[in-house]
Amino acid sequence: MMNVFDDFARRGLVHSFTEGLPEVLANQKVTAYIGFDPTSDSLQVGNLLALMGLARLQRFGHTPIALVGGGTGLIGDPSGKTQERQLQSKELIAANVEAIKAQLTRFLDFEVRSNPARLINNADWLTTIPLMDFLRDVGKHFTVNYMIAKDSVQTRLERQEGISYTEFSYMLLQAYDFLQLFDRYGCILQAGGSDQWGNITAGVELIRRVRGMRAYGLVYPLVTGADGVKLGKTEQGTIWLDPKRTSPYRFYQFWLNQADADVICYLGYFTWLSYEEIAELEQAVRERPEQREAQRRLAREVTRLVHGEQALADAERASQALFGGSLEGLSVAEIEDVFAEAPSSEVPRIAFEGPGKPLLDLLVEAGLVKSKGEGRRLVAAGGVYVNNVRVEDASQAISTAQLIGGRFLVLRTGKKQYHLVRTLV
RNA sequence: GGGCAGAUACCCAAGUGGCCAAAGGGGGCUGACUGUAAAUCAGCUGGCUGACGCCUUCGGAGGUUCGAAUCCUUCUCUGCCCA
Repeated sequence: MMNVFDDFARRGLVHSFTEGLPEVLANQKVTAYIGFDPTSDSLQVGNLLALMGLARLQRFGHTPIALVGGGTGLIGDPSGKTQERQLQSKELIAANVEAIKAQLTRFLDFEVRSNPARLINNADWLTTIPLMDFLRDVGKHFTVNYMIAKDSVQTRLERQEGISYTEFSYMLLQAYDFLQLFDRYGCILQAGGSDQWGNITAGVELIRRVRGMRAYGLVYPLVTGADGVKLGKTEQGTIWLDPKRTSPYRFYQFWLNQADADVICYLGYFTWLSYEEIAELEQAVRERPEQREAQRRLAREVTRLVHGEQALADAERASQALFGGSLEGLSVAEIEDVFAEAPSSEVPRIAFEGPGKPLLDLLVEAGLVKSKGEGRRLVAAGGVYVNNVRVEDASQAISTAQLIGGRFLVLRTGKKQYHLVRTLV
């Protein structure tokens, strides 16, 4: 029977680990944790690897702890950051912690008897520990020399802006978290992204010094696409797990558009597909890349996991309508449905009567272009479509006759940017 | 506290009296080709206008000048050096 470490390794999830970890994971059931930053009210695609990591640990019989950084979030982790972070208010952090909790439940089983997942907030201990105690119990065990040697600190020291004492302390707080979880729950493994290596080993070190016990660390690789961009960061912004921030349709499209070079890797990272299935898809990518079977499967699996079966079905149907055929033949109800995900705006029907409403005004109001000048240029370049028909004349007005079912207008710029205009009586 | 250098559009960066809405690069957008890809090629990339043209913009404020991103004064900020 394969153990979770081998599974991680096979999926390319192991970047580095502390000595002895493979043996421990092979021979015993452990409690492990990963920290999540509450800097926003939603997790994002960048957190997915961590979520799946915990979920896999749980499936292999280990006990996962999701630690939400309600305390450390007040400080800000310098790892992977080149600039000092903005501090966020305590109220905001607390609200974010609650929102993130809700998202975690989609991935982890909190009910199972044998090894239920736990959700813990480090504000529980970080906001109450007296400074003197912290300095004596934690600070004493670290030399500044040790802390300065860490990568995350080094990169900041090399820069002009430097690093504040506050962020410099972050490592100790995270080490203290690990110690707390070790004491309270017998947690002996911390996982995280490769940028967390310094913080994680600091925790391992602290436990060894004050408890004389062995703890372990495991970091997964930083996921960047073939284009070198951090996964989940697109030109249009971050891809969130919250459907209110990133619609399931956009979410689905995000995965569908992954590069051939990345998709197989991602199937291993983000889905529960077996190695055999992944191998088959790999072959499919090689032999008939234009079919994009692997991307389709990836999009399906991840969208279902994050948003559920119904949202997946909607996203697929919308994708098919938008990229498959024309809008012709779609009923008003279907249009309403397909574009439920697309940005939309409302315009009084009156505006379209008589001479009609200038197209350029519509484009600007819909936010598809920033100015009429930009709209005019876009039309000249052939990048504007009304009801999926390319616009030739920028100065035209849209009249009631062009409204689909007398109610809708579908604006599009480029290949993918849709916007639905609803008319109001 | 003293000295020096600098602040230009989304980013980097040229421009040091009119030819500057401001070179070049990156990024972005659109098109062609494609697989809703990559690569490549082409166009666009301050606002208003059908167009001539007009308006706003080169850290802030004021000034010199027929005319200022460019010169002067002052303020703010950033970096470097000295104390």
